[in-house]
Amino acid sequence: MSPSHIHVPADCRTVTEILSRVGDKWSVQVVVQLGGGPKRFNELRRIVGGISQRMLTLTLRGLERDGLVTRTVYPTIPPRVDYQLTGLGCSLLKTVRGLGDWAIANRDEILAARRRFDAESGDDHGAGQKQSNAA
Amino acid sequence: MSPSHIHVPADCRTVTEILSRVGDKWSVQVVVQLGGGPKRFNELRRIVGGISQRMLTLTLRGLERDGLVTRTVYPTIPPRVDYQLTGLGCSLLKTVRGLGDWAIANRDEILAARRRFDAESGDDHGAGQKQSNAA
DNA sequence: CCGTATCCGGAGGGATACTG
DNA sequence: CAGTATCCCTCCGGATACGG
Repeated sequence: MSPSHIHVPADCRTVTEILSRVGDKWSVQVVVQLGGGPKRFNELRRIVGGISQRMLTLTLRGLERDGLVTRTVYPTIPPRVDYQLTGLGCSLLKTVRGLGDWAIANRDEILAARRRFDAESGDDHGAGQKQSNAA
Repeated sequence: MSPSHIHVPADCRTVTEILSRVGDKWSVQVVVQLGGGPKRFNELRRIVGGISQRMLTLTLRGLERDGLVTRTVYPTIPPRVDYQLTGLGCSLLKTVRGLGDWAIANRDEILAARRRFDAESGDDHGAGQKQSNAA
């Protein structure tokens, strides 16, 4: 699979690979919420907030595919479906919390740097930079 | 700012925020490479491989804006520009390595789950699922 | 209640050409 | 060498409507 056995510090390609998995708009939020125990579809939908049913379905399917969550169907009427983190999903959650801690710890510093940068950009060197990137 | 003061375990919004910063296609790769010491523009371009100069510029600008890398210009001819991780960038790199370690440790398990899922999808329940999500 | 199918706008990102 | 500007196309993701 690899064209050559390149071997950078933390095996860059693998990191990028998992980041593509988890770096989308909703996966992490869903995993975090599932960290509080199994949830039903619409329950999850309400808690996450702002996600469309389409995106929730796709996100859950992706997580299920990668063995991070399980999907349990109860063939009742009305139907009931539970989603739950697997062991793999739990371990991912822990790792993601590490990133979360970093984010919380350094959030202010990042925001400050951002303001500084934006201030200089729209300043005196004539190149009217318009970066109003409100994350 | 927030419509309501929701407050999930690891402050979900902040995690998502930083993930939007780092979860794009190239940021992590650039940060990892910069972890090996300061690099020049085209040097970085070669090492990363597959990135366009447009994207490298945008990625570096973004990282610079957030205070993760510094940009040093030497007004020589031909011009020379060095990019280097800041302290903040280094600490991010460490955190990302945590995720990287997880990715490496669980890569096989994920790939296995993926194959299993794909096998069942194109199989016997008739609903031709076509999710070839190749990261 | 739990999805799937379709439509569609907009952001992401590659290729290329030009500048200092 | 180190960028910037433009074009263009793909895919993400929201809205809506329908099926089991």
